[in-house]
Amino acid sequence: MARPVEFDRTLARDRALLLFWRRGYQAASLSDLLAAMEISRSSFYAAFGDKRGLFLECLDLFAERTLNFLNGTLETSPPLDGLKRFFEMGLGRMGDGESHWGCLLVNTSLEMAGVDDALSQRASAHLAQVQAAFEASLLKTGCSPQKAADLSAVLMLLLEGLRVSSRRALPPETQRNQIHTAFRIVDAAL
Amino acid sequence: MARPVEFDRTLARDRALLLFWRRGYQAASLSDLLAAMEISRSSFYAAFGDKRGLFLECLDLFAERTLNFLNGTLETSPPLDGLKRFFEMGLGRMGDGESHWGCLLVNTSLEMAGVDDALSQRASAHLAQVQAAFEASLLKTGCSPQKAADLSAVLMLLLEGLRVSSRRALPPETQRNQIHTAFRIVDAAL
DNA sequence: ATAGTTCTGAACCGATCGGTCCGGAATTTC
DNA sequence: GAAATTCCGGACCGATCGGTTCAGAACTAT
Repeated sequence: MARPVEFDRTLARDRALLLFWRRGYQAASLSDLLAAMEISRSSFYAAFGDKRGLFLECLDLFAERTLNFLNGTLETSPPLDGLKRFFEMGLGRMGDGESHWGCLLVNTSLEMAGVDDALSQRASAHLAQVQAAFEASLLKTGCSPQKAADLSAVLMLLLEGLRVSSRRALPPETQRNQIHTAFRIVDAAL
Repeated sequence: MARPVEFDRTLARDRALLLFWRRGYQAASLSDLLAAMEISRSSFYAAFGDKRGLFLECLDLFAERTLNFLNGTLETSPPLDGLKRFFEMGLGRMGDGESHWGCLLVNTSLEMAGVDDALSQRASAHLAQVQAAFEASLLKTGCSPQKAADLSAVLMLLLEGLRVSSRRALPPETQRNQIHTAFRIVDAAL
């Protein structure tokens, strides 16, 4: 019958995610996106609906990958080491790629608050899931439920701060020091 | 000779600052700004040059006020109490005004990274000044220079995380708990 | 009043925004 | 080959963006 070959939707989506991550939702224009995704305008609307729909998909995908990575590190290491590995995720050399784009969830939650609250709150909800994973992991270390709740909230504070540091493009070794000091004092509080 | 009455430039600027704070740079359109500032388009360009110029002015003003407030709390209280008061700044009831707009410096640093790096870095530099004030305050408590540097970096992490929590509109009592727990473990590390 | 100066509402500008549409090229089945 | 189907480049859409211009209202000093 007809031409079956489609462009690679997954690849296009991943490329879009990178652009949204780097530039944010508003500053990533349709033209930018199409160029990055290497597909035509028509294909874009056929495959993804509209810009906001694509972004939502990217946001959820980012959250899913983040949670997967977190659960991965938590399984294969003692909880606190795994946590630390998660915090150090994406600490490359300065100037290369994703390493100074921060966290899409944090970025979006801030950028879209007061602009598109549904997007902001969705990102925020994903962050809450991450915090819940922190808490579950702390509980497994055998500390009290109260302490697990309190400490996971502070860990989330530290994580957010660290992703801000990342997007501010502070030198990786500065960030490493921040992580090291932070975990030293968290460790002492356990 | 001529009509001397000017509109209140300071008032207009302050109103603009509030809008930028709430909505961010990109999402605050000229029309929005003019409506909020209650001045005409022509007066706007005569008095402020352009949107970016006005924003820069607001950003610096916000930083100045923030540093003033911080130095105020640090003078009138024991350093760590003053720090805590600074962290609790702007914790009103939920839903009222500035209390869930986060920090303009953090917001801007994230929003404009990769979009207008000059703006992002200027905000980041202001944040660095805040951290320097932390460090100076810690030194006055008599702790070692090394410890002051490390702890001020972690305090900045916590502050940034807290301002993210604020813009995420987490309940104020949740934020209060975060602050309380954070300072408990920082205190223990001193 | 009049002259002199500063104000501002509104019209206007080109550029870009996100989104739609269509005609022709590409690729398959028959 | 022809017919059927899906692809996509490019033209096009109204809306809005940030920014400019100007005529005339508003106000003061004389």
